[in-house]
Amino acid sequence: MDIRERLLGAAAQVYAEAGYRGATTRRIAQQAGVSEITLFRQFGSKEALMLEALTAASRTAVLALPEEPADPVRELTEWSRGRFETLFRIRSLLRKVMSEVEEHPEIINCAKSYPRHPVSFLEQYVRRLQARGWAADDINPKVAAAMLVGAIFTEAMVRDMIPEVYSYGIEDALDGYVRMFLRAVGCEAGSVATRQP
Amino acid sequence: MDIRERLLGAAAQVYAEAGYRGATTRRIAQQAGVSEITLFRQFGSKEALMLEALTAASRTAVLALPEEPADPVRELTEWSRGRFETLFRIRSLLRKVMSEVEEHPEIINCAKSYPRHPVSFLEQYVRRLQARGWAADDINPKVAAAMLVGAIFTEAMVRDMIPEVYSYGIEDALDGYVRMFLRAVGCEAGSVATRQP
DNA sequence: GCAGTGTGTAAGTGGTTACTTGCTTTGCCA
DNA sequence: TGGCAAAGCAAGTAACCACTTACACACTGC
Repeated sequence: MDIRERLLGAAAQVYAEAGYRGATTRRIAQQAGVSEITLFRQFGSKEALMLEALTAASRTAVLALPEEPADPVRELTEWSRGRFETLFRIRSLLRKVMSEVEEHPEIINCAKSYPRHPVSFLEQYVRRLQARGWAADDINPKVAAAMLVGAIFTEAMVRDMIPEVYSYGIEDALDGYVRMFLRAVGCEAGSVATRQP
Repeated sequence: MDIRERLLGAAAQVYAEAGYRGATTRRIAQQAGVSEITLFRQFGSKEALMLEALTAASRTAVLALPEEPADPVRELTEWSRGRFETLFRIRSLLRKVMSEVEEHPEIINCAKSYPRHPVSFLEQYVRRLQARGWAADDINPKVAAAMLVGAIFTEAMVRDMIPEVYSYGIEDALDGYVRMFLRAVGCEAGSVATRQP
């Protein structure tokens, strides 16, 4: 593999483990299997390396929701699982970024590389449900979307830190969240085509 | 004020701003207005100081929910607001703790000083709603509680970091979350005493 | 007055950090 | 086979880290 890419991957991994201050150039070079001097010759400084590494690491595609809702339970369950898995996979890196944004505001621009936030995908989906009468009109789509996405986000961030609170499995959680979400927006099972009994 | 307490407060504040590695003994002593030597004479080491400071800083009381539900909308709205305000006030410190638990697992014991987790308070409340027929029985109280608390947690952690996503006000958000939560668990306005129209 | 306690300043310990300089080795392509 | 860019090694820079030693000063109770 290319040495530049090895360094970028190593930088993202070490950063996820130890944060900016803990991600020493020595440790990154060791992780990449190259000498520390090569790191500086390639990127000039630790800051330049980290910015490029974080930009690359946070370039994750957001799963889309269907333009034409057909089976909300299935569609939302799959989307929620994808959302959780994405967040859970990069949870260490995300936790570090969140804790260091105040000190290094520039790193949020790396993490914000995606053009649209997941919440807005779900918000549009709720609007489409409302448009065809599958969801109540007195529901604020922004707030509804933020509630489901927020619950999933917390699962991904906190689940492995205080397991005694999250005694149920993640599948049960996602299933429960989606069903509660649909009830909350007024999309009852039976009122639309669904696999629910 | 006592010098020990000044140092504990300064340590918690600097830690919230800069994390463990960034909270240098020099910076803590400067913040407390004492000399660095006094810090070491009082606490022996940086680690001992930080552990004591974090234990003290995370000793926050959890608002209780009433034993006898009477007005779920009002009770849950007040509880949610209290939960949000508590989390929002210590959000910087919480973000640092979350990002450093993997490296310093002992600090989670400080943060876990409260005997019961907020989720379990809400879980018991849902059980009481179910017991008196105000909530559906096919709802898992644990999952339902985790959804509302998770949504509030995300608001407190992320709201000030990506404001363009959270365009609505926090009061609208909490109000929407509570109303959606009650609809999801099957506690409709009108079925119980409530101020909802 | 005086011992004891707690604080301050000055200076310095060894270790680690990001980053540099000078020189040698490796590998690839013509 | 020769040239050359890219890697490595050894050594060192100044700054910063947690932490220590030595000593002076202020306050307290007796």
